[in-house]
This record gives sequence, structure tokens and C-alpha cells, in this order.
Amino acid sequence: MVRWEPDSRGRLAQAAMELYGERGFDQTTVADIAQRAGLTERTFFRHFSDKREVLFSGAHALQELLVNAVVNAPDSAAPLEAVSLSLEAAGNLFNARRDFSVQRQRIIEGSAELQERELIKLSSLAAALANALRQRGVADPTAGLTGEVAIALFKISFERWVSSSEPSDLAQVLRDSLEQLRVVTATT
Amino acid sequence: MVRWEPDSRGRLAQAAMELYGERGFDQTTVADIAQRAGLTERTFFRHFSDKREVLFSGAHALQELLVNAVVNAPDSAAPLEAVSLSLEAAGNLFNARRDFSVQRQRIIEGSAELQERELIKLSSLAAALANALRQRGVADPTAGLTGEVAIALFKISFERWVSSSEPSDLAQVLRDSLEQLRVVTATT
DNA sequence: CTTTGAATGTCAGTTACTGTCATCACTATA
DNA sequence: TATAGTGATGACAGTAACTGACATTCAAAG
Repeated sequence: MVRWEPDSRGRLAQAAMELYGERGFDQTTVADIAQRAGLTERTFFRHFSDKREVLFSGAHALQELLVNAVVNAPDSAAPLEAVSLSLEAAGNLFNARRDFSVQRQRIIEGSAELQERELIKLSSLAAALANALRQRGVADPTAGLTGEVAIALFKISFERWVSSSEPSDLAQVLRDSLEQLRVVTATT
Repeated sequence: MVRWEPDSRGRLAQAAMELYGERGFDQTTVADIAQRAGLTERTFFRHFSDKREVLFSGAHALQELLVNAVVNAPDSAAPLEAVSLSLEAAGNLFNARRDFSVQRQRIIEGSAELQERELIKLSSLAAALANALRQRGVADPTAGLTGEVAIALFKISFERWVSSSEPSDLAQVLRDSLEQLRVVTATT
């Protein structure tokens, strides 16, 4: 017989997702989450730095994916092409988890606090992409600018992807958005 | 003789700026701020929705400026040109308050909470710009994308502008960044 | 002089989060 | 087998951001 039920962290994350979905983020206390998971409030904060972080624990993996894709892009790829390849890889990752993504996004849209956390995670991704580009020898301000533009593309595309009625291919939406960007920035 | 010293809100804002600058945001309590302003904690929260908002009360005016500039841009202006005019106007506004901007940015950089708030304000600006473009008849996804790109340009430019040793012209930095963007997105 | 009203004070309460110490089984090592 | 860790959890007190409810103040309107 085990001392404690296994996977406390996973149980906490699941309880949190359920409660955020049922009552909304603001109407859920950490005590509620801990109780549903059969643990104490203190233990929640040992696994997650704050009440919001439960929804963003995947950000680290996403950042690694994006950065690796940029670093491993062919030498011939221009900065924007490199981050496009990177976004494409991320797009395929999300395609496999569309239902989860939609549910999660619905929760986030219901809370300003969660939107703030989402934005700072995206900002961190932009910085990481910029760093990866610098590793490729891209100078500033191009590196920083391309990182920000990549995240802007991702935001717009992700938004369209989760809100479309029939499931679509995020990677394709991303390519379309890039094409739109090229049109918008083209000098007449 | 007056009932209370005048301009409670202004005194609170000044006390907050001073204390955030002296000890940092995290090391300042609302009680500290209220005491320095000669008021109570409760009164602070009557003037500012939370501890962070003191630093962002100017966001509304900035949004109005940006939106108006887009709406009033010549009909002949393409979407990206319209937001560029808008950013140019904002640039001139900030040029007049560079010292304040630098001080404020230093405070924000010292606190993740403040960075989150800054990002959601910028995101709100992007949405407002997108709406202004739609008023001009720009369709989605171009409107949303252009709004996000404008904010990306602003972020990158503002960052460079506040961190440069010798004062420069933010409007000029913005123009340079736009030129960089055009280079980055140009199809080879 | 009375009344009214906007701005402030007072105070109790909730909740996110932290620090500290105790507890409990499992594990390695003597 | 005994004993000393070790890692995860519980228990509990404390801080600080914020909220709601009600009292207070004093200028201005009547």
C-alpha cells in the first residue's frame, strides 16, 4: 500500500481544469482545487508557483520546440523563413490537441488575469525566438523584430484556428497569415 | 480651509512612483503608498483598481490618440500606412516625456507583474487599432494582423528608444523599424 | 439652518501566497 | 535488523492585496 495516491501534480492540474471550466477561474479557490484533488492548499503551491500557472505548464515544451526548429533550420533559410518553419512545427503539435486547446482558450478568455499570463508567456517565446535567430547570426534589430512578428502571426492564427467552427489545419492557417503579412507589408 | 488636501489621486500616483522607484514594486505595499500620500489604503483602491494600475492610467489617452490617428488618416493610406501615421503621432508624444518614460520602464522591467499588465495594455491597443482599421473598411484577417504588427513595431522601437544612451527621436526609430520589417518580410 | 452628496475613513472579511516545522513511510547503509 | 536519512505532504501562522458595508465629514444648495 502506497503512502499517498500517485501523481499529485496531475490530479491538481486536472481538478483545476475541471473547476475553471465549471465555474470559471475567478470563482475557483485554490482550496477548492486542493480538496477535489484530495490534497492541501500548501501542496498545490509546491507544484505550481501560482493559481494561473496550472494552465501554462506546457509553455516550456513549446518554447523548446520552437527554438529547436529555428536552430535546426537550413542555413539557407532567411530569418522569417526559419521562424515560419518553427511555427509550422508548433502548428502540427496543436492540431493533435485541438479539443484541449479550445477548452483551455475558453477558460483563458474568461479571465483577464489568465490573459495577462498568456501574453507574458508569448512574449517570452518571442524573446527565445529572437535569441535563437541571433545564434544563427541574425543581427539586431532584425532578430528582435522577427521574433515579435512571429508571435503576432501565431496569435492571429491561433485565434482564428480555435474559433473556426469546423476544425482546420493550424499550420495551414499560419501559412495563410504569413502570406497576408507579406501582402500587408509589401511596398506599393 | 479645505476639507482635504487637494488632488488625492495625483498624490497617490506620485507617492507610488517614488516608492516603486526607491524600493521596487514588490517591496512596496499599498499601505506605504497611502501613508506617504496622507490617505488610507481604502482610498487608494477607490482611485486605482489595483496596485499596478497606477502606472498605466495614461493608456487610455494613448489609445485615443492612436485610434484617432488611424481614423483620420487619408483615405488613400493603406492599412500599414495608416497605423504608421498613428505610431508616428504617439512617438512625438513620448519624445516630450523621455525621462519619465525611462524611469517608468525601469520600474516595469523590475517586476513580472507589471510586465504582464503592460502586455495586456498593448494587446488592448492592438485590438483598438484593428477596430479602427475595420472602420476604414479593412477586412479581417488584415485588420487584426496589422494591429498586431503595429504593436510589435512599437514594442521593439520603444525598447530601443528607452535603452539608447543618447536621446533619440522615437518617431524616427519607429520609421526605421518599419523599414526593417519591410526588409524582413520581402520575398526574395 | 438643514439637508444633501461626494470624498474619505473604519473595519471586518476573503483569498492568494509564503515560511516554518512536524510527520510519515520508503530507502540506503551500517 | 536497526538506524539514519530523504522526499513528499500536512499543519499552521502570517502577510498583503483587494472588497463590501457602514460611518463621518464638511462644502454647497436650498
